[in-house]
This record gives sequence, C-alpha cells and structure tokens, in this order.
Amino acid sequence: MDLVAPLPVSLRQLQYVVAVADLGGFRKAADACHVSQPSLSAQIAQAEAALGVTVFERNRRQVRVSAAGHAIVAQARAVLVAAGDLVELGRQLADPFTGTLRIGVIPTISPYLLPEIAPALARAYPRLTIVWREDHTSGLVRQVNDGTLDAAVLALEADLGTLEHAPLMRDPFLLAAAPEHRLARPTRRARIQDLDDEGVLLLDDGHCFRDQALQLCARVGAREAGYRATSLATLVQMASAGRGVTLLPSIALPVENRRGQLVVREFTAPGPGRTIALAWRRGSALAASFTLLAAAMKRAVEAERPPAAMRSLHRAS
Amino acid sequence: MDLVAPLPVSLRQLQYVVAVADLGGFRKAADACHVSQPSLSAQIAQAEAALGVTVFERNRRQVRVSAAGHAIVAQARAVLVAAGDLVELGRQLADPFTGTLRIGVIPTISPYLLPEIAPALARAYPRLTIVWREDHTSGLVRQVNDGTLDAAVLALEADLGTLEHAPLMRDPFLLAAAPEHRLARPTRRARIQDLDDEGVLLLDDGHCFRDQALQLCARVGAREAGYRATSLATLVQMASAGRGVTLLPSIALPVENRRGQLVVREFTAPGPGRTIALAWRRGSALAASFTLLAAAMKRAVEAERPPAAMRSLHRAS
DNA sequence: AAGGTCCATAGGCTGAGGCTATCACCATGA
DNA sequence: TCATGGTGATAGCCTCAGCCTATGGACCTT
Repeated sequence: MDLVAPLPVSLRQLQYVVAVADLGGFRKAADACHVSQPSLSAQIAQAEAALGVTVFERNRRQVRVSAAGHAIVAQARAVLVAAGDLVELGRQLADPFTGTLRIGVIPTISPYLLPEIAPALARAYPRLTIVWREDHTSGLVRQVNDGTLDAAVLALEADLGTLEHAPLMRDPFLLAAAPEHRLARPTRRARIQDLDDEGVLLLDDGHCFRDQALQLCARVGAREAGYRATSLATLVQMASAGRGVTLLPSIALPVENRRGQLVVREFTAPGPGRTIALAWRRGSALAASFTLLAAAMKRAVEAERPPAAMRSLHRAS
Repeated sequence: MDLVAPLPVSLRQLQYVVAVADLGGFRKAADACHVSQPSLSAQIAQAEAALGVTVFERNRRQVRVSAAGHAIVAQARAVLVAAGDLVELGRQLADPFTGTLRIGVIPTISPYLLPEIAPALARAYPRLTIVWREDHTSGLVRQVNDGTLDAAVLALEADLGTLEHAPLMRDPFLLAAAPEHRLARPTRRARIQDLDDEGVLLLDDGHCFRDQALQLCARVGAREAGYRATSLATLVQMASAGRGVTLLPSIALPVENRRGQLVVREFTAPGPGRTIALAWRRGSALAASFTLLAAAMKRAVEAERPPAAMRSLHRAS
C-alpha cells in the first residue's frame, strides 16, 4: 500500500500463478509461459511464500486452486490486466493507432456493420489492425473484463455490467412478415399491439436480440412461435415460409431481406430498437483511444447508413 | 493483454516511476525507494524504453512529467494499487484481521464515534492495528482511491465517487439553540420550516456537514449567520453565545452538549440527517474483510448508541 | 570562480531466476 | 506384476539483471 515499499511478488510470478490456475497444471503452464517446469515451480513456490497463502493444492494427481487461492488468482489477474493496459497505453502514446486491437461483436450486428466500418477504419488508421471476434453479449462482457478483448460492439439494452461505452447508432426494430401474412400491410406503420396474440419467431438463447424481442412480446399478448432460429438469416427463412411474424433489426435488412422476401414495416414512434455502442473496461487506460475509435466508427456508419436502410426498406415495400 | 506474454516492465520500475513523479526528482525518489540514484535512473530509462514513452522531461534544472507521462504515471499507480491489494489480500487470507489498516474519518465523526468503536474493534480483532487519520471527505476519497488509505468512515450523502460502502448508522441532525433563543422550545419537535429567515451557524468550507446543512437552509429561507466555525465545538460555543441557531449531528451531542448549554430539538419525521458508512475502493480485494469490519463496527455502535443518545437528549431538555 | 545540485555514465559484483538432469509419486495398460 | 508415461519437486550450475560506488557534465547559487 505504501507505493515505495518493495513488493514481495513480481509480475512474472503472477503470470505463472494465473497460467497454472487457467491451464490446471504446472507443466502446461510452463509450456504456455515458455519456461521450464522447474523454473515455474520455483516461482510459484516463492509467490506462495511471499503471499503467505497456499494457492494450489498439489495433492493426489491433480492441481486444484485452493479456496483462498481463488481470491488470490482473481486479484493477480486484476494486476496483470492493469499492467497489460499500461503496456498497451505506452504503445498507443508512442505511436497512436498502431498495433492490434481485439474487438468483440455480437452475431446480430457483426455481419451487417463490419463490412461497412472495417474498411473505413482501415482507411482512417492504416497502421491499426483490428481482430474481430464474434460472441454473445455475456461472453464478450466477460472477455472484455478479463482483458482477453480490448472492447466490444454490442447493444446498450443488454446487461453490460460496469463497462464504459460510447454510442454508435440507433438501430430500430422492424416488423417483418411473409407477404401472405395478415400483418403484411406495407403502407402503414406497425404498432406493438399488432403483435397481440401473434406467434413471433425468435432467436436462440443467448442472443440479446432475443431477450429484447421477448420483453416486447411480454408487453402485449404475443407468444413465441415454433423453433428458435440460430441466426437472423434463419429467422428470415422461417418467416418467409409462413411460420410466423418476426422482428428484425434495421441494420440486418439490406443483407437479410435483399430479395424482398418479407414485407417490412416500421413501428410508430417511439418504436422498439436498440442502441449499438462500443464498450470497454471501465477505467481502461485506453479510454481516450476508444472514444476516438468510436467517433470514427460513428462517422463510418453515418456515411453509409441512412441511404442504405431507406433503399432496402423501399425495395421491400 | 495476453496474460502469458512476458511483460516488459517490472513492478519495481513502476514504483520508481511513481516515486519520481510524486517527489519531483530522481535523487529524492532514489532515497525514498532506498536505492542509489544511478540504479533508479537506469530502471526509469529502461521502463521508458520498454513503454516507448518519455515519461520525464529532464531539461534544465528540474524533472517534469511529460504530457504522455501523466497517463503512464496514472496507470502505473493503478497497477501498484492492485498489486498492493494483492499483497494485503494474502496477508488477510493467511491470518485474518492481523496487521495494520489505515482508515480515514471525517472530523465531524471522528471524536464522537472512535472512542466507542475503536476499543470494541480492538477487543474483536486483537491482532489488528487500525491507524485512524482525520481529513475532509474529498481528501479521504482521494486517498482511498490512490491506496494511501484502506478505507474511510464518512457520510453517504457526500460525493463518494465510485467507492463501495456499508452503512454503519443513521445520524439524525438536531436543531440547537441557546436557551434564550426563540426556537428553544424543548417540548416540541422542530420542523425545517422553523429555520425560515433564521441566521444559521455553519461549519467551515470542506466539511460535508456544512454542505448538507447549507442544502437544508436553501430549501427554506434561512441564511448563513456570522463566521464559520472550524469544529462542532466552536459551533456550539457560538450558538450558546447567542450568535444564532445551528444544526448538530446527534452523535456529537453527548460530547459537545454535555453541560446542556444548548436546547436541542429533534425534527419531525422524516427529519434531516446523514448515514455514516465505511467506504473502500470499489473492487478492492479486501471487500470481504471490510464488510466484516463494518459489521463489527455496526455492532459496536448499536451496543453503545441508542441509550447514550437518548440520555443526553433528555438531559438537554 | 567555486561549490553544490542535479541526472547520466562507467565498471564491477552478486544473487534472482533461468536451465538440465533427476527423483518420487501415481496412474494406466501390457 | 511391472513397465510406461504422466505429474510436480529437488539439485546443481550458469548467466545476466539490477545493484553498488565513483565519476562526469550541466546547471544554479554564492
């Protein structure tokens, strides 16, 4: 706590501790850390002695994290995340927007937004490499928190925990149905009450879009129809096969309804929708960079968006 | 960010960086860290090279933190705080409630609460040493955040930033006036409106109790009377000298009004007051310990409080 | 000009932390 | 039953990171 008193553990020791906890073995951890197993053993033993806590139970045939060890490992991870941020911060300060960022995206955004913003970002920051990784909100939030990801693009309406964020765009939800469906009245805006007593097609568990749509259905008397779709493309297929009505995020339209299979209607204002945002670990040293990055993303979106959305909506009508 | 990639900086280097930034010189920092100045110079140079950032401008006669350096120093401090927490966590796990905790207290709580809870804590945790430090809320919050303090006892109504907390007790405010004062009507409860158009004696700037009382005065037509008191004791002196009416926290009564100089009246429910709490850094590894400590404090308070408060209130009436 | 202060540099020493080789243990399968 | 292949711990050696002292060069104060 006194910032000048020598600390009895080193960052490398903490890395070893976390590696053993994650990989469940000294040998595997040693390989991952590119050191010999005895070196790692020695450092672990030293860290345990310094902390006064037996982090690992080496009984029997396996290595288990002790009760007290779990707290130690968690805190060690926090230290390493902070240290990793420091290094990344240095990189950014030394040479802004160079290097690699790992950014997560949820599946109901990724295929529609990335083709637009990725090229624009590549133009804006030619020396920055972005590695995109697709996962559900809960997985992304966890990975951002433990430093596996640097940031994530997701919907603000989902539970982001304590992440910090900057909004990128509003993405209204639309009512979509096969042309034969009684709700397929392209000339008029839809109301949420129209869903009353309808069978609504929804996505699989885990998708935040499913949760939002479900909440909406709960507000009126709508029920979930048939099987759950694993993607918006499947959802569109099912809807156009007449299996029910569904909701679609606007950004998905130009891709998923490009052949106009479904009749798509906007809702009367204020209609349902989500706010797509870039989110990162609260207090991340890179907050300033992420804010700039989000601004660039927003510009890219706004340069492409409104015409595209409109065009497709009209074609569908 | 990859938790197994070797980190190019060491905790010791970060300590040196922070020490130089805090003390404004290599020599002083070296002394504080108990190393020779060349050793420290070398480590600083190495850290700067590893991070790719010139943290310190060594031109002219003085050492200045560069623009980019400020961000680096802040993040380095965050890493060291996390590492310090890890060590402290180990200590606690190895031997719960042993060692030293540094806890801050605001001046309008300290003299009244500590004499009650400090002995009780010493009994409950004989091997735990608590070092109490008195300061205003803003200073305490800053020190808790940068790791100079482990926790603080203060009023929840003040701005605690992101600190986590556990409530200890409710501390209602009371109306106090010299017996000659027109508001000195001991038999009846007071209303906030009674302060309308009164001159109310307040504490000095910086005290959160002043801010709370000021807000209260703003709700009615009360104005601040005369000079500002530097302590509740002074406030009581001024009030008993007939310089105006004042507010007092209940916990201060047994001490400050022990001779019954002032007539003290409770407010009608729901009266003004504050919630006294133990607060610590959000996400501190010691959160579990602080929760237990707060519970012990609360028990100590409740064992002493209600009878004492009542006794004195009656004596004053 | 002298002296004092600052930080940087030079060169030497020591131990922290790396390595390989090996041990002790315990499963599993021949 | 015993070899085999897995675990982590131990022993002994070696190298270099990081410490030290001594000194240099730049600047301010006296």
